[in-house]
Amino acid sequence: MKLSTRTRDGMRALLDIARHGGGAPVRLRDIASRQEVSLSYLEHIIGPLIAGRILRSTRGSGGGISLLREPDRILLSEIVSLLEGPLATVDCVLHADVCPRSVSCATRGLWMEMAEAMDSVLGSRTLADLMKTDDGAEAGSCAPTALRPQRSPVTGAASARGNGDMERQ
Amino acid sequence: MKLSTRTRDGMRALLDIARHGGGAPVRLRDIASRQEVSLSYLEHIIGPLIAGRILRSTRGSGGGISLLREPDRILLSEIVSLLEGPLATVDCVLHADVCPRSVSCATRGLWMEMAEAMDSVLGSRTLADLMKTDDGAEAGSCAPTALRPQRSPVTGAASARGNGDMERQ
DNA sequence: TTATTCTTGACTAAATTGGTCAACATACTC
DNA sequence: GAGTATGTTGACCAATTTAGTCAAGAATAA
Repeated sequence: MKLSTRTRDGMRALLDIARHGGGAPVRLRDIASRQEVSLSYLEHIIGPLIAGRILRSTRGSGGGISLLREPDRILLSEIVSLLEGPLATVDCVLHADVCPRSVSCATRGLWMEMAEAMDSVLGSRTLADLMKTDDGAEAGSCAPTALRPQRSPVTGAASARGNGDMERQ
Repeated sequence: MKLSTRTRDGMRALLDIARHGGGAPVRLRDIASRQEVSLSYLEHIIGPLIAGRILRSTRGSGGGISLLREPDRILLSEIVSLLEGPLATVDCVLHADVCPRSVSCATRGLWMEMAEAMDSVLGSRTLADLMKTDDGAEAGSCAPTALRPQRSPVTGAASARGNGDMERQ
């Protein structure tokens, strides 16, 4: 149940662009170096975001990558969707026909709710929201300062019970 | 972002046991056949659930598997935790030290909230709840009847408004 | 024209997942 | 006890997915 590293790194890359852009294109090389990923790897992360019309690229000298929309118009769910694909945790959520049980299966309803819960978090936040909680520390600089303010209007909830999911692995 | 098939199949197996048990042990062979998974595969799914004290096994003739607690005492979050491991979608959620940015990283807060959102769904429901929405159809029997109660529409999309709002952890 | 930058696709290594098989342990029945 | 019915465990493997590199190319600016 891990997100791919592309999603993880891609989200940071977007945050990087939003913070360093200010209108002007940001060079992939610079993002890569700040976020400590290889350039060729970053290229593959950026690709889908351009195709998904979240980013725009400019080639040639002075070129780079910039946001195609204001950060407060970019939903985090869009980003994850482009980098990770649908949040469906099992196939039958999206394609009921992969399993003859789909119509009546109680677990399917559960998995759908899980997907909705995740989407509810991601769909109610924009890149701008994320920027607010970002204190701007660069990779490796590890400022031991600000712990995030508590957000969570949507999820307000956590488990009804402190369960032990720290076990295993 | 898929759950493992073990989690998916394990959840169904538990539902199967809850429905067919009635106190008496249910044979793995029967569960396997009803749920259309191989016996040897099912054994590996059941293992962690026994270790996690959700199930109890009885060997020998007349033996099988039974629930160690009443279904309404079995949280779905326990089940997923045993079969899938922690819901953390990226490593740093559980182990801040894998990344020097952890303390200040805005994305980490986001991933934590996603995990909480999932846990909120799973932690507020028991196996008994799941049984209620299960119309009892066997594998393959695909009864085109009962659509589960409410439970919003398809696909992981939309639903800006949350779900199981529970108290905080 | 040249340097700079993004773009794309082929490719590979490693990790993970899904699943089988076989040996074993335990319990019941006669 | 013997024999059979059940669950338990670990070794193992094939397939897939993921993470990441490399190299050729295309667009732009100076």
